[in-house]
Amino acid sequence: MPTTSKTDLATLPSAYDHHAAQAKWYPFWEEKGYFHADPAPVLKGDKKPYSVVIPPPNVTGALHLGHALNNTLQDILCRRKRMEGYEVLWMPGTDHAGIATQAVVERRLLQEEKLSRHDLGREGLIDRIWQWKEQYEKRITGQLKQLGCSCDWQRQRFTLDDQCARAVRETFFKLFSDGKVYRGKRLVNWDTFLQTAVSDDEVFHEEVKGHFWSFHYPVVDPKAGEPTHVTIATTRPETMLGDTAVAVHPDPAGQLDKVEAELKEKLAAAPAKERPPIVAQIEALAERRKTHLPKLLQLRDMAKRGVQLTLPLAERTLPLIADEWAKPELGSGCVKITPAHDANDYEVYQRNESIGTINIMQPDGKLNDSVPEKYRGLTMPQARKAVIADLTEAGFHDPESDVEDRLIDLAHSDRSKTPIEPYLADQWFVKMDVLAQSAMDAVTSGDVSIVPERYGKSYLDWLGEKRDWPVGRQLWWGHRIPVWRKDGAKSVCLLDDSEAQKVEKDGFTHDEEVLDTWFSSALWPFSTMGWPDQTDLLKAFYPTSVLVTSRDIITLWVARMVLMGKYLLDEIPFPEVYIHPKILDGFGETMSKSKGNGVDPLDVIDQFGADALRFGIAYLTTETQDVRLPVEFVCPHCQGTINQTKQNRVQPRIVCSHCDKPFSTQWAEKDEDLALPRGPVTSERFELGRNFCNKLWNASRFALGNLQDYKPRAIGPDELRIEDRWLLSRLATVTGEVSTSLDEYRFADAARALYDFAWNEFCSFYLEMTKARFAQAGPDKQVAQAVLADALDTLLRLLHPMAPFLTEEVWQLLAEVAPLRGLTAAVEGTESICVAPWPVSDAAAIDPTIEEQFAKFQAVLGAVREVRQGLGIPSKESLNFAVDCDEETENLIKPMQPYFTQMAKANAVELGPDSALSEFSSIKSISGFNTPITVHVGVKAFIKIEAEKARLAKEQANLTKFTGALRGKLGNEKFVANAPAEVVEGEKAKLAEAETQLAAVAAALAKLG
RNA sequence: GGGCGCGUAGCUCAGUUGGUUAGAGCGCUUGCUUGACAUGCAAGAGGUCACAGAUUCGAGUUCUGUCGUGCCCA
Repeated sequence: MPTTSKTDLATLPSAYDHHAAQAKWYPFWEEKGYFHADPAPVLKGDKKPYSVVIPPPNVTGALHLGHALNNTLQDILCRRKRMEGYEVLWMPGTDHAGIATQAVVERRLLQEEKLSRHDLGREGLIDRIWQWKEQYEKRITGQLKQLGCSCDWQRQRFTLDDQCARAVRETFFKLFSDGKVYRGKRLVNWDTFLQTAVSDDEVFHEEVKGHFWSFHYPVVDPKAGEPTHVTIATTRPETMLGDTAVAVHPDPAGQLDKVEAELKEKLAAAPAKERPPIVAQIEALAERRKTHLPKLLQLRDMAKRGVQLTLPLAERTLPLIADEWAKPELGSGCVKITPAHDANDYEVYQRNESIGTINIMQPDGKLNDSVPEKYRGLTMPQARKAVIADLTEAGFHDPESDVEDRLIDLAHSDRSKTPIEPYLADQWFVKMDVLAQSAMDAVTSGDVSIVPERYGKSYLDWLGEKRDWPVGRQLWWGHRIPVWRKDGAKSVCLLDDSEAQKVEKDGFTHDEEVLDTWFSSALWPFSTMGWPDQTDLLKAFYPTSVLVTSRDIITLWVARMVLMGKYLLDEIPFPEVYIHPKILDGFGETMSKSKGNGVDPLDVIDQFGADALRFGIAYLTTETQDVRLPVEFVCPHCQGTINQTKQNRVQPRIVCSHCDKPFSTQWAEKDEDLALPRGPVTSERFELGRNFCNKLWNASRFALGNLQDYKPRAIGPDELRIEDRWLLSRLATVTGEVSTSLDEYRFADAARALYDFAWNEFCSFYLEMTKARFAQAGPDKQVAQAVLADALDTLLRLLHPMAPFLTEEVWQLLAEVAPLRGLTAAVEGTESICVAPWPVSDAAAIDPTIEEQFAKFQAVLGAVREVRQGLGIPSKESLNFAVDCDEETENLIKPMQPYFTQMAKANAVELGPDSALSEFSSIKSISGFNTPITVHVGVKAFIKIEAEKARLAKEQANLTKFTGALRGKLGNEKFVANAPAEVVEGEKAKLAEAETQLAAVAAALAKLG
């Protein structure tokens, strides 16, 4: 709370106390209601709206640094816009994440209580998942608050709450009524352990050792001269029981020509050393024409004629068909087709529907009644053994010659870690043709722009396929599909449960399935605002202003929000999508809880502070690169750090390599491990942010101390000294840079501009220089105080979005010593920096001449310091120096004399053309101003002849090389003729400057002998 | 296989439309108990800008190819 009594500045700690600031200011902001958005002023036209919906974190687990980055960036945007006077709505909430959450809870249930979901039943399991959700939602909310996020917590939503459920139901009803929902067959990724379909992004691929078996199917009634059997090969022999065709290419000769032409093209382009293998391939292809082509042509003709093959073991026949999926250049050239259990084969079926599909699997992964009795009830591995044995015995397979080893890329379920079975199932689909097109149009027309632009391509490519969206999931956790079905009757979709009882009396049953999580997420930008009701919130804040997210859900989420917004509200959900980088660990892997490399933002916040984390994140958020963050454990005993490795990141306990004491990690489960203190995981990258915050804290302490007797008064322009004007000029420039950078989502540029300004200009120069002015009361001190108060005020406001707690803490302290500030008119600071006006760059203050002149002063100061350090002259020894320079430079430097004394303990005893010292001096030339400046530093007894000679010789060598290069350039007629005149003139000036310096160095060397 | 990135100092990264002798933080070396700050101050060492070509008076920056690496899609 803002204190009513004045703080004793002497008691302020010498290091920024982030714990205290965070504990104090977040509750204050919430109590004041700064984060609560009010639609009224927007609807009245008094304020412009700015709204953002949070990408809802899923309630499966706690947030990691990736989320911290996502939310920090949103908060920076929101806080900045709030300061600019917009009515800001940042809508928070969480996602129910269907399968992920159900899987986590089920796994836990099995581990801890040895219960399956069937033991609890649908209602029981859902109850348990709600409990889990409550726990994690609370944790996530807490994390976001610790991070300082300025969300409108009074409006927090959950994708499965009543309001979102209503939007989901309304949407499904509309889709159903419009005929955009249908039920169809589709090959899904079946998890036989969880007995549900999983989406493509819940599948991971892993290579496993397997085999490639060949066997043959007899031809039914071959004509004379025709093959009597067809050879096919497969990695999954057991699926032959579900075969419905064998395919041969419709134009094997043409296909071979095509492949050969491609190989030749590749050969022509290949470097010599890569040619032999390509030549070998071409030769093999030629050989294949002789050995295989005649037979393939025969088979192709037989396929056209409608020849049947006998399917061994299954006592049925299947057709030989012509289809391009068969590759004449590979294997036998023929391929078996199992549409119900292979994605490619299913596509063949779609082109040749007459072959039909046969599903041979039950939901539990065992063979069903479509296969001969002896195989029924076998698991896939069991069936594989039996099929091979039986084929061998029947003479269709020779285990000696017809099998080879092969690595197989096998899909696994991310949820159960068991192999996926492709499985043909009835599914609910949403027709995507029109909807996808509308979402594509939104981006191609520019109504929605994606930043950086390149991500627009993956968005358009994906939507361009217009694949229908399978929306059903065989789960219990989610929005239940509002459809009631009855055999032989038309299904009904009900908007209201009151009608359900009626239809159920008529024998209709409620569909068991729930909707894909992304179905509810797609409605998020407006379901959270009360749609389908036309609420004030929706009227004021929809469409939102920007969506901030990471690239992996552009297709799953962003595209679907766009098409749903257009479909339901006839308006895009946001005009801009900003795609930010991802956080990777030191090995370049994305962070995840399951991998063990996830970092809890609270660990970082505890150690370095929320401001440090946020500033560090902004500093790292560049446009093109992901953020690589080497991660380390911090020993709770000795605070030593231990680098995280792929080995130790999954261990429940680690022994500290510094103090040999053990500590526990997030994997600790056994009591003996849990009893140990936990070692947090952080990254030393955030030291940058912490150090910066501390620097700013101390600069503020210094400023506050020197403002104790500050009295606001208007400062005339002629009262400003050169360093005042310089600082105000730089501040105006930086203000402009920060605003522009944030407008363009260049967070790193904004952070770097502020870091450099605050540290290297405000602290290192302005504060150092004003020390002398504060030492003596008078008008000069008053001017310095006014400039200091104004500059600090502006700097705090610029930094507030990135470092909210620190800036608020200082803002409140500044209000105590300088409640009124401003150079021309005294303005009272706002009660919180959250609602202080965002700085506007004062173009009139920008003075490039002052900035360049000041740079000369800095360069001379640097030269003196360099000589002192180079010769090891103790800092308490006072030095004299002279500056040989033109009159303009002389006039500039003259008034800075006190600052040389103060900042380098050196006296400028002579300035201007041909200045030098009578005492023995070391020289240092300064380049870059297109006028020679040479500094002569009197070095008294400290000269080390040999070291000085070496230093000068090195400088001479550099200058000789440089002048040589410049002469060469200027001697090049083409350069002089083609380069712009100002470039040529610049090079000439540089040469003149360097030659003067070279002469000075040579003279100094000669003097040393 | 297709698409999109990335490869710059020991590490993590900046480097606008081609035009100073390529920068920062960390780490390293040297010196500082200097009245805001050792989470600091001053200075220093450290780079064939992955490689090979091309365009240009001029390339870290543009183009082509190669290698390495990562992500997405199939």
